[in-house]
Amino acid sequence: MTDQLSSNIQDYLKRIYEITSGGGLATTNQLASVLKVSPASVTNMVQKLATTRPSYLVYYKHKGVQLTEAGRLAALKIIRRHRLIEHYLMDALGYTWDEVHQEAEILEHAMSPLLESRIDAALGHPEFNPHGNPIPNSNLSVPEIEQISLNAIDVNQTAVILSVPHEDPKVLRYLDKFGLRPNVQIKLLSRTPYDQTMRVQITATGEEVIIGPTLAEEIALLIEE
Amino acid sequence: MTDQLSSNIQDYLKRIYEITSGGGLATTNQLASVLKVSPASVTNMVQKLATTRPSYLVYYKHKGVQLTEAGRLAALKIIRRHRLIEHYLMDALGYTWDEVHQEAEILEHAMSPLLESRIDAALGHPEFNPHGNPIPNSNLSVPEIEQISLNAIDVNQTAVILSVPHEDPKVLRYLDKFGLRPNVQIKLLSRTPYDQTMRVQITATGEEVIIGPTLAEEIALLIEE
DNA sequence: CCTGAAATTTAGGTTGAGCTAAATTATATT
DNA sequence: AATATAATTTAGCTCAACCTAAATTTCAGG
Repeated sequence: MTDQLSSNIQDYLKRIYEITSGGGLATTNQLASVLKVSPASVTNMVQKLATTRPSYLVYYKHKGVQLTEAGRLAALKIIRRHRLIEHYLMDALGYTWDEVHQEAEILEHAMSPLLESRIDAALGHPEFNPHGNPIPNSNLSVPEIEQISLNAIDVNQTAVILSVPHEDPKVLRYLDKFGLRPNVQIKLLSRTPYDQTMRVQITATGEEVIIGPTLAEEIALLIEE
Repeated sequence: MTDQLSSNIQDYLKRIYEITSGGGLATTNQLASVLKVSPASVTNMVQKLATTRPSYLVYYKHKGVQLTEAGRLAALKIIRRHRLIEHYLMDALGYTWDEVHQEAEILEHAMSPLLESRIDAALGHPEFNPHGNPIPNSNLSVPEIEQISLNAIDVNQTAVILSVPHEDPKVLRYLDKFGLRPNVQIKLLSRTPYDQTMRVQITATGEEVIIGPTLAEEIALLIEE
């Protein structure tokens, strides 16, 4: 646990964390698809990661994997760096919302503990980044916040966009164009019964946006009482 | 030339650039020692680098290597990044002189063109970094300045420390402790005939430092008229 | 010209992270 | 119980960048 994990292993752990964050296991195929490697390679790697000391995950054959505490901490470490970088690039270097993810994806593996702490300090130890994602603190505990998908709120309910966890710049730019970005207040005007298409109003501008349930799943909300 | 060079190749080119910057060739053993790999590995790698299209260096068997124009540009690209990072970390994130080199050594390989340009802009397109090293501009042309080693000035001559190209934090901290760092004005008080030991005075404080010729070689000066 | 140092070659080995194809085994659903 | 999907195993392959040891070649200085 002392020496640095290679960046591909960090990627495995990060992805497993993301996939299992809602509970449950990460399957071989899910990992293969998100890491863009073959299922056979995933099985291989995952077996290795399960048998190291300390082991980073538990491997339920034919079922999937789950992080151990060591794996969870390793994942949080890299997620913390990722989100700090995103935040910093936007705050300090004028990056836009859709530019930061790719950059952070690379830099997170090249960041020293010192740089991490300097950036954290420069940002004033933030709990959330501009994407609305929680930033694990230096003890790797994750700020909690009640959040819910756009698909799960009722018609006429008002909410604030907390985060758009999607990574694809195209999707982010698309949503941004319609004003759908973190810290924006919205109201659900209607949802059609069959295809679940929604009309959403941006409170500030009064503009209306049509959005389907697939994309809506990507939008995390904070309900306003 | 389109796709990114792997970081070990970037390191080879950077080191060759540094070694040959005073003219001449970089030998196998020099490279092996600075890259911490075996001479056989260097020969191998160097032969590969000479036969790629475009070739990054010319290989004079048993003599050494020299960068081609493509190799020189690739080296300057990475050196530019290295020096921008050093500068930025000190300016924006409170790094000290001796902390930046190691960090830059890693980050230089993880830096996108976008990040490079943002940092360059944030620093106001500097020509030199706090180490006193020239920063190639975005066209990769290198600012020139007349510089000379501390070993090469005359007694009673006044000069300003331009740079301390050394990389070892211990050496940097050692020199720093005595006030020997870039932009400091000094005067050579004396040089003993046999072992070339020098007494150097820091103009600002009036303090005197004893320094031997080996360490003095590491200090580049700008002569004041 | 001789010799030692430097460089090279040869041959083979290692590590890590992948890949394929085909066969097999589990699991989950009908 | 049958079947399709998912996962696994097996065997063997690739690639890049290293390594070693020993033999050999070249070069440069005395």
